[in-house]
Amino acid sequence: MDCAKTTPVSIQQLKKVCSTCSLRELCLPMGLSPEEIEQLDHLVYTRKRVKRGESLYRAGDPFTSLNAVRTGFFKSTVVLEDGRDQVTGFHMPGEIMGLDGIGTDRHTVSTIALEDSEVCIIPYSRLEELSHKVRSLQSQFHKMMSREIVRDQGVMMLLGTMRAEERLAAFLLNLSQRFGARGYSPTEFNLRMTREEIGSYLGLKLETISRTFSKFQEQGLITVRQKHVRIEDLKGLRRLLGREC
Amino acid sequence: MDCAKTTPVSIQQLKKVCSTCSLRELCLPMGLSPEEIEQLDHLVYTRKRVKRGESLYRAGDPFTSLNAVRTGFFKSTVVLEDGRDQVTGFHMPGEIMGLDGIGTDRHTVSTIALEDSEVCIIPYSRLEELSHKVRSLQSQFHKMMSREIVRDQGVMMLLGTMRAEERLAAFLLNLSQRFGARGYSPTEFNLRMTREEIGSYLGLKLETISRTFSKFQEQGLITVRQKHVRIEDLKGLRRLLGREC
DNA sequence: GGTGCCGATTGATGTGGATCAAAACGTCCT
DNA sequence: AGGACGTTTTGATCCACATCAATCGGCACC
Repeated sequence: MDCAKTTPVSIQQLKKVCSTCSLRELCLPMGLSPEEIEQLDHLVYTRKRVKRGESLYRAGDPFTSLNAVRTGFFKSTVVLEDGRDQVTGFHMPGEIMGLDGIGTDRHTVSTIALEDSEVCIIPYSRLEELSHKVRSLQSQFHKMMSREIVRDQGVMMLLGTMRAEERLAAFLLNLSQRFGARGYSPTEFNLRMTREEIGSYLGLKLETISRTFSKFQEQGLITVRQKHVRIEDLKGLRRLLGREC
Repeated sequence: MDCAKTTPVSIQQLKKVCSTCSLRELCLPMGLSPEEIEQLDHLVYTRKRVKRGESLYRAGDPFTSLNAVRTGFFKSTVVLEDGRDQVTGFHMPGEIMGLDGIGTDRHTVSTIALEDSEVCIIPYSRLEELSHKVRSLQSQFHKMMSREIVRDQGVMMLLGTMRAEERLAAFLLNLSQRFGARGYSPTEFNLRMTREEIGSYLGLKLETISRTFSKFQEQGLITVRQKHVRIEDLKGLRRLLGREC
C-alpha cells in the first residue's frame, strides 16, 4: 500500500492524496463532496520535492500542470528584459501555483522554493477533462482563478496608493490571516523570505523594510528578531490601514 | 427580423449576436469554430447601453453575468475603506469585464463607462453550463482568465519597479497595441480618460502625467493636444522601457 | 455669444523613500 | 572552532515625484 514511502525519490506515487489531505478545505477540493474529492485522487497522485532555492518552473517553460503547495513556501517572480525583477507573490500550503501558464501554454513567472518544500502535481489537461465531467469542480476552479484576479487587484491597490508603513502593515496582516487559516498562530510566525524579497513584493527597498520593521517595533506594534515576528497589536496594525497621517 | 432596432430601449434582443459580430476574433468566441460560436448565440443575445459616466455595476453588487464591451470604453476602480480609490483597468471593445465577481458572487470593482457604450450580457450560470458542454469554450474561457492574471501581474511590475516615464510609455504602448489589434490606428487615437484617471491607474498624480506628456512631446516622441495623442516615435517609446538613465 | 466650470498646464517648494555607506549579526561550510 | 559570506540594521544624503498654487483653455449651457 505505502511501498513508495520507503523509497527516497523526489517523485512519489501515493493513493488517496486529496481525500486524506489535511489541506483539502483550503486547496483545490474546497467545497467538493467526499465522492467528488475521490475523483480528484485519480488526477492528483504525484508529488514532487523542491529543495530550498530550487525552481519549480521558470518563466518561458512549457506549461503542463498546476502545482498545489503541500508543505513549504514559495515565491513567484517576473523578470523584465533589462534584468529588473519583482516578486509577484508568496505561496503557502494549500495554494495553487501556475495559473499564469494556462493562457499561453508557457509560464510567465518563475516559482522558487523558499524552504524545502513539497508540491502536488495537477496535470492540467486532465484537470480540464475532469472539470468537464464534474460541474462543481469546474465551478470551484473558476472561483479559484477569479479570486486570484481579485488578489492581484489588491496588490495593485497597495502598490498604487499606499505609503511604506501601510504596505508593510497590509503585508503582515495578510500573512497573519493566511497562517491563521492554516491552523498556525496568526500572531507569531517565521518569515521565510528576506527583507529584499519583501521589498520587491511591496515595491520598496530592503532598507525601507528594515526601517519600517524597527519603527513598528518602537511603536509596540510588533516584535521582530531576524525572521521571527510576533504581532503585539493586531488592531494597531489594522488602524494603520484605515487612513492615518 | 430587426424589429428591436427601432425601439429605443436600453436592452435589446437580437439574433446571431456573436456569429455576426466583427469583434468575434478578439472576444469570448476567439478560436471557436463557426458551429461553436453559433451555440454562443443562444447565450449572448442581450445588449445593454450604458451612458457616459454611468456604472455598469458597482463594487458589492451581486454578480450574475459577465459583460463584453461591444462599443465604447470603460474603466474599473477599486475603493479602499478610507475613500481612496484606484483605477485597476481600462476596457475596450471585445474585452470581457466582471471576472472579479465569480469568486465571491459579488463584484469587487465598480465599472463605469467613459463614453456612451454598449455591452453584451453573458449570463454566467449559462456560460458555465455551455462551457461544460463545449470543451473548446471551456478551454478558451480558462485562457481568458489566465491572461487576465498575467495582465495584472504586468501592472504590478509597472507599479512596483518602473519610474514615471517608463510607466506612461508602457501605458501608451499598451493602448497603441490594443487599438491596432482592433483595426484602429496604433499611432493616433483619442484618450477617453482624464489625466487623473491615467495617474490613478499608473500610481502617479495628474500633474506628473501632464508634465510627462509635455516632456515626451518636447523629445519628439509624441504629439498631444488635450485628449488627442499621436505617437511620432514608436521605437523611441519602446527604448524608454528597455532601461535607460 | 457670453459665462461658468472642469480639466490641463506649468511653476515653486516639500518630502518619503532611494541611494550610498559602514558596521553588526547569523549562518553555513570546512 | 574559525572564517567567509550573506543578511540586517542604522546613519547621512539625494532626488523623483507629491503637493500647493496660479493660470489657461475648451466645452457645455444659458
